[in-house]
Amino acid sequence: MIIDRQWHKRFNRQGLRLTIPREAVIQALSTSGEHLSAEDIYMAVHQEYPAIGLTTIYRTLDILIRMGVVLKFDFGDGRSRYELTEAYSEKKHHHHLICTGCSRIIDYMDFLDDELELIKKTEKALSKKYNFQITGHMMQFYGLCDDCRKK
Amino acid sequence: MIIDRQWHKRFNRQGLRLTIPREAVIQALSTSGEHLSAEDIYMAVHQEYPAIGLTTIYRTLDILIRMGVVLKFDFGDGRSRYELTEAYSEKKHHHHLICTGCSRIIDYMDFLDDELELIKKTEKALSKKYNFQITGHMMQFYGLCDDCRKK
DNA sequence: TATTTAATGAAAATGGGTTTCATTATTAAC
DNA sequence: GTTAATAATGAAACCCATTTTCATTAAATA
Repeated sequence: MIIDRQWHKRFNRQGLRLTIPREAVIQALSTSGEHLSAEDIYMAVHQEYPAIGLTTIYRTLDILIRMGVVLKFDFGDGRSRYELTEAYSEKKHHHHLICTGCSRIIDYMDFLDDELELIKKTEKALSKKYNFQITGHMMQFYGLCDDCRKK
Repeated sequence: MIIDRQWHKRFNRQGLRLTIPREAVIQALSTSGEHLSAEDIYMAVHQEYPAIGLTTIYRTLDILIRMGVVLKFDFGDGRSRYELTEAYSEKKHHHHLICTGCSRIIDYMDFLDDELELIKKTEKALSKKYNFQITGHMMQFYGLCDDCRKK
């Protein structure tokens, strides 16, 4: 992802500034793998900017969530995970399959065509009916993995 | 929901006992509205059994989650929410629409027929491919509600 | 340049959720 | 039934991710 004039505008529009720490968080989100915890992001950012604190990471994530750029997930392991929403990510879209026994997460991308078509349709309908500006969605299946079922 | 021999069996199968506090939690989940927090459940249980503590609520929820009876959600307001899975609930199924500005949650039941059909199909396929025993799913859309967009 | 406003990091506080531990209730063995 | 082993419980202490506070710094604006 290129941090360009677009991004500056997006921030300025809300009276916010696109600062180095904020750029660094966006950069980390778009290059450092998926479903990152705040700490993951902190460490990635820390590599290049050791002065940036964890508090700023959290604050920036809040802003990005409110802007609809980031989605917050909970996989049941006590820490939140953050990901760029589809519109802002260069990564392939995926949904989650989560084991409630051991918190293992599987990203699946099969069967997505049908799902995504339906989701688009639903988004449009919900958006209209409830007057929401939809920025993202989350779809997860829960269950027990093979190992946990045996126990 | 009737707490019957079935439930006793389900617990005993894992070397667990179906005690009064545990019955009370199941009862609360099946009668006290949707997406309850641990505290909500605690208060509901407290009405009838003031001696039952919050610790026991959490412990029981953990067990029920591992049994696939309860699903844990996170709506981004700092506390987890708990619901009976579809298989154990008498309530109509619903999906969520969440405002990332003010954390407002809308349960929607429109457009569900298509969604549910697809979900069933996906569950079956995922279950087979990844050897998971699927106990539930979560589908939420995120966005900004009318009020929050205006600000 | 001066002034206002936003952003920052460090430290302290918050608050769900979990662990510990001594006690009590169930179940199983005899 | 009585006893021995095991599971469940509540209260208090603890943990740890996230928030808040506050004094400082940086950026935008007049």
